[in-house]
Amino acid sequence: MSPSNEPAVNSGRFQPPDVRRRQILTAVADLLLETGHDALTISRVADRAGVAKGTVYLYFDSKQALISALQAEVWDRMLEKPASLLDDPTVGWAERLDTLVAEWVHTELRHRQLYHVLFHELGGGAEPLGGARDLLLRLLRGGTEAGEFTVGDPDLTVDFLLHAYVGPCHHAVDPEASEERVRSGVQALFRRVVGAADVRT
Amino acid sequence: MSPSNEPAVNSGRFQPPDVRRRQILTAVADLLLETGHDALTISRVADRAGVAKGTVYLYFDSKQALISALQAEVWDRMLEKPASLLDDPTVGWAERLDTLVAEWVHTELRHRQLYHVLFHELGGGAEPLGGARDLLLRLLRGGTEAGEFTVGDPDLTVDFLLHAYVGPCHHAVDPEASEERVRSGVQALFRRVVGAADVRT
Amino acid sequence: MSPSNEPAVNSGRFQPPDVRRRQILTAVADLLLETGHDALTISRVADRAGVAKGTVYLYFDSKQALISALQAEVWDRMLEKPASLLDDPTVGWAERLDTLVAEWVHTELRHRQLYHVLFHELGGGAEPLGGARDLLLRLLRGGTEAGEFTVGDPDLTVDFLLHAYVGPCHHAVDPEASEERVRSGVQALFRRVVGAADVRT
Amino acid sequence: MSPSNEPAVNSGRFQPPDVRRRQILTAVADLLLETGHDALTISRVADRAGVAKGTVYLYFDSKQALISALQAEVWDRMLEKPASLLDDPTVGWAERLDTLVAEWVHTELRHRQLYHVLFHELGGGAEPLGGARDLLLRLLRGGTEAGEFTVGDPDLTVDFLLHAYVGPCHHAVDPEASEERVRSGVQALFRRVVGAADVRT
DNA sequence: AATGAATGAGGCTTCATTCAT
DNA sequence: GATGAATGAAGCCTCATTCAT
Repeated sequence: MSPSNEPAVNSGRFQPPDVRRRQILTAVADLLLETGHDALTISRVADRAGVAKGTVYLYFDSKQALISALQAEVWDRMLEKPASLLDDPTVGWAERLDTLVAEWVHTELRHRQLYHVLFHELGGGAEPLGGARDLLLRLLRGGTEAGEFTVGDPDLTVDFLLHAYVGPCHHAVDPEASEERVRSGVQALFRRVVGAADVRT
Repeated sequence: MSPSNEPAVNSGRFQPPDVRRRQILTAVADLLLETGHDALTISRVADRAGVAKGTVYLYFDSKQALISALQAEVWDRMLEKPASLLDDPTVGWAERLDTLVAEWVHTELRHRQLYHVLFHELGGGAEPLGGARDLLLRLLRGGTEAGEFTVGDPDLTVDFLLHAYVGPCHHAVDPEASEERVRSGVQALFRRVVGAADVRT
Repeated sequence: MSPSNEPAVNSGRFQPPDVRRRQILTAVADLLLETGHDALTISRVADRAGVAKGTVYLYFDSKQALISALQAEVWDRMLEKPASLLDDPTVGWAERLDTLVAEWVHTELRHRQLYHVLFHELGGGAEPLGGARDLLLRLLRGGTEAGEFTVGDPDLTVDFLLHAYVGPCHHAVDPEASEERVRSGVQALFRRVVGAADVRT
Repeated sequence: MSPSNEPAVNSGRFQPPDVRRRQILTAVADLLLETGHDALTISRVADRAGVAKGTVYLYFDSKQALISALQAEVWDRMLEKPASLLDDPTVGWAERLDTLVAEWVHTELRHRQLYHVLFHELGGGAEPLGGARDLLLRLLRGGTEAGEFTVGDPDLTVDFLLHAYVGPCHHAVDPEASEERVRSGVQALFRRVVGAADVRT
């Protein structure tokens, strides 16, 4: 009797709660990308999501809660894959670092505008960033203990790298075309920073 | 009885134009640091500067003009010293790079919150940032031609470094105490990135 | 006990859209009459209409849109009846002119202050006035072709008459008492201007 | 020692009071013509007059006083010449009416924008208009007593004519080119209204 | 659960007027 | 007499949030 496993109709008046949540969060992301955070209003979010203004407040307590929810979700997505690769013993530490870089560059190039808005223009990005920091820190420590890296001050180096890779990503004009060049370039620089053998040696 | 040749009292009703300008810009900087850019209103700027709201508009055409003026001033300060050192032939390229890093780290540590707000949260930072970019690019090219650096992709490397040094600065808890450590740490990483001999070799 | 099928109380919190629109437009008209257009502020309009300031903007995009809406409505009312009489072949051209005058004088006497403010003090009255101009022009041409009028320069005469009838209307002290006198007086003068036989011949 | 009978330097820092007054009133008139009354600010008046804002308040108590002064002056100019011609017994009443019309049309065509702004957009025009009203009323009465005019209701007719002649003036596109046509046209219509023999008979 | 009309605090900006110099 | 920096009330408009339906 329940139609729950049929493909959901795209814009029905009644939707399961998680579908509504997703519609609204997607609308926020779209609008941030298209018009920036100054133009982000609940009214426009509601329009874009195809719901009434009041409905937004059924799912999120306030505008800030809405933004925070999106930030959390985006960071989850960003950490998911690299975390799983970190402890794979079949590849060297430098290769794991390369993988992390590749993943981050890829994500950043695809979503840089959104990330920029979410974590630079809007506040509160410190906490989710912690996840990425831990990941990279464990990688540097592991590589150092294994003798593959030479890292003097891991904490400082993590902070350095965490900011560094964003630069070339944002400066790229055409994300599609530049990914290969940016990825390999940043990988090489990361290797230099951690004192690993260059990939092309 | 007449105090006419004493330095003017700090908060007289009439002030020379440049003093007023400074009062207002200082108020903006203070408020940005204390409450962030969302809470920056002309009303609060005026209160903090000790003038009426209308007075702000005697010195700046709009809120945006006010912010832009502060951005410009801050960047001027940031580029002043490094630019003068760039072309000094008596020191090696790596030392020049060290000097640039020292200067930037110093400035960033002292004003990092303000800079973050001004150039990341607020828009329009692209242009003044260009000055720093040019400076670093010339340095990388010079060092490479002189055979001191090995830089594969100067453009990408510049973007990388331009973002990188900010990380350790922002992460430092106590700016005063950490400057020495952050400076030398970042200098070492910059040297690695450009392929220069390590400072401690 | 339930009053649900009685006509809604006049000042409920929720009103059908057209009722709200009317409340607001009425408030504008009242205020223009009472205090002139310099004193017309959105704040006062809202107070008078019994709504919040923001509510005004739910129905009109801007202050100018509010004024334009009132202008349009008033002109519609003013052109409605005369237009229908213009092409009635059962009456002579002079009688049609008389009817037009009677209608305009009537409207002007009843709303003269409002019209004055709307179309003289406030700008933008040129377009709606065009409707009245066309009407009168067609009448003059028709009467001339029929040999009832002698009009040398129809364009100029239309402009002349369009302004002329307003004078006696505005000068009347008591609109109620003077309508008969003003109407017949202006009718006679219009006839003279178009070279028609006097009504009392 | 006094340079008072030398031609005044155009923009000296010190000026005789009446010269300053004139500079300021001229500035008001210019600005009303160029930018309309919404854009009329004391600041711009002062700039245009070449004086400081405070100086305007040495000559006029308030912005309203400034406008009223200009209104009074303009009407004085408009009544000056016709008044002198009114009682000339060597010409017929219809000719005197023609003269009045010629004068008014001329003035209106040359200054219509200013007059429109001064007496229609801005309030308070009722009183100065009284002078023109008296003039025309005496003319109608004189002509009627002399048997040249047939005017049923002089008061009403005056109000009618006083508004009427403005219409063709404002509608004229090019004041220079149209004056002849507007003047003779309005003269003919005025004659019709007062029941005088047509000028071309 | 969903709506959207209504609210009202608060933002930016303008400008008539004052007053110390 | 002249100045113009300073004031602050007031205007227009936006938008996060509420609540009766």
